[in-house]
Amino acid sequence: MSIRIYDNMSRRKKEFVPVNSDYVGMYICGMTVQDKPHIGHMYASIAGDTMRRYLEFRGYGVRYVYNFTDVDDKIIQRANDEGISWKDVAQRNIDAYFKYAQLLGIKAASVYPRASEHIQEIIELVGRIMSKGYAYESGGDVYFAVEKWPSYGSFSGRKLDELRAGARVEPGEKKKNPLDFALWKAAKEGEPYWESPWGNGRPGWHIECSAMSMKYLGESFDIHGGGQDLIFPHHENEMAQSEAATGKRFANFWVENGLVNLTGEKMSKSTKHFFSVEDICAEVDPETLKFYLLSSHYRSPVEFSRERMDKAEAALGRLKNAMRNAAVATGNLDPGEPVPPGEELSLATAEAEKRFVEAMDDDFNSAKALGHLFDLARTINKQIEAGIPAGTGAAVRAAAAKLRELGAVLGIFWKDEHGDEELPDEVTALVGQRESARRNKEWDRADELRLKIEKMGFLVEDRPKGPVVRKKTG
RNA sequence: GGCGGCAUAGCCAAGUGGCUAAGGCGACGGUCUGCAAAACCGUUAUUCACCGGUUCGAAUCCGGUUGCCGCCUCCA
Repeated sequence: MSIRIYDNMSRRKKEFVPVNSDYVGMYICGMTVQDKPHIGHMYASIAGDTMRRYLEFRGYGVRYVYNFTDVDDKIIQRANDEGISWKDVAQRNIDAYFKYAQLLGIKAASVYPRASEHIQEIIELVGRIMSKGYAYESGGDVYFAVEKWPSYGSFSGRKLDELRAGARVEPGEKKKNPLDFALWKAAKEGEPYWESPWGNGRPGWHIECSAMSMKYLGESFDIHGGGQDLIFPHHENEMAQSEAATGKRFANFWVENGLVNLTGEKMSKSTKHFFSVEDICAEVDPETLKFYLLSSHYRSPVEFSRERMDKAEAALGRLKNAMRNAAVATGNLDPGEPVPPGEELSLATAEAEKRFVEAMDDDFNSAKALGHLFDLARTINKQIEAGIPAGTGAAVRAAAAKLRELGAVLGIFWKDEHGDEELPDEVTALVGQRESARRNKEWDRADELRLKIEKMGFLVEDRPKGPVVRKKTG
């Protein structure tokens, strides 16, 4: 059984065979840190993180690179507007990214390279492209000569003459062809710059990704991701300049994810039509947001709305309840009890895992994989409902552990809920009072106490074997 | 205008040639419960935007129509 991944270059699913036998190289185009991260940025990170986790689950060692583009017109603009340095603008937004990446349970990347810290690599790469005749210097700028690269446009499905028709020509351009793009830009007054063979200047937009991915992953690597809005021009240019420099296939799989929409339209920084993750995480449990994003395929566009978050929360709650139910039901069983071979629930668990793997092997179909986790949850609940016949307790526990494990592969359940959230003493006391009230059939008092506990943020469920208290979410 | 994608139940969402069209949310009925909650059982798409075509057979392939979205300019 092999993993198949859709490659946007060849526009079909291909069997995944790593380029390098030592590791799988993944590069996700990260943020240009001109502003706070929005859900779209985090979605790309989540999509990449899910692929990475799954590949690791399947036994691959993954070298995972997520970059920050911290040298850019808009960052400089922002810094000038605020009267602070571009570095401070960048750092502030990078810090915010890390904060929310952690909140969303995204695993740390192997490396987080920044453009500004790879100027030497960039200069060398630009020189290499020039020496092969694919780029030229013009008044301190260096441009990639699009016409010299025959396959230019094939990735994004564009033809040169069609592009030219709509090309914008700005005054003062030093390009030979309006479609040529800058690898290196001469410094303007008041901008940060670095010394280079072409005078003082700074990198163009796309070149940093080529330089940094090659440095950390080699000239050919496995998986390159990012949002679909990067297909043109960013990835088209990145691929052209990289392959022009090395003469080798750059990335083996291009896995651009669908975009996050808001009220039917794409979120965009330029139109201010977006939600920052900061705003969302203030209202929505990050795990719910993540579950929601995982419940559709990564290549499909997703719609963000508060209503959808509420539904996602209910759905996620079902999986969590199954694990909680299992923990409560098997809490006083001997932990060392073996699972008898051929026991029914064990077989169902193995079947669920098998299907989960099949779904994820097929281009990381997390939506389908989640469906199998719901099936497993139902099976667990059924067994508990049946009273856990002799010899099945260990199987129930193992099934719940498997549910948690597979969820964690998708990137949910990263917070360990085993110990069932420690309850404040006050809550424990109130639950005790309520139990005695119930024993005395003082229902009004019991309901009053339940309401009081709820106001403290906890829900009480009266189960046959006693009350179960859990934290309210949302 | 050019290129690309999508259209599956009240809502979300899998499924890309052939077993009963996954799963979730919601709704309704039942079991359990002091009432709830959780959970379980049952019901909820004779049909996959529309019209043609290919095929023994299509939600799945082909052509057309309509609608929505993205890219073509900085964007995850």
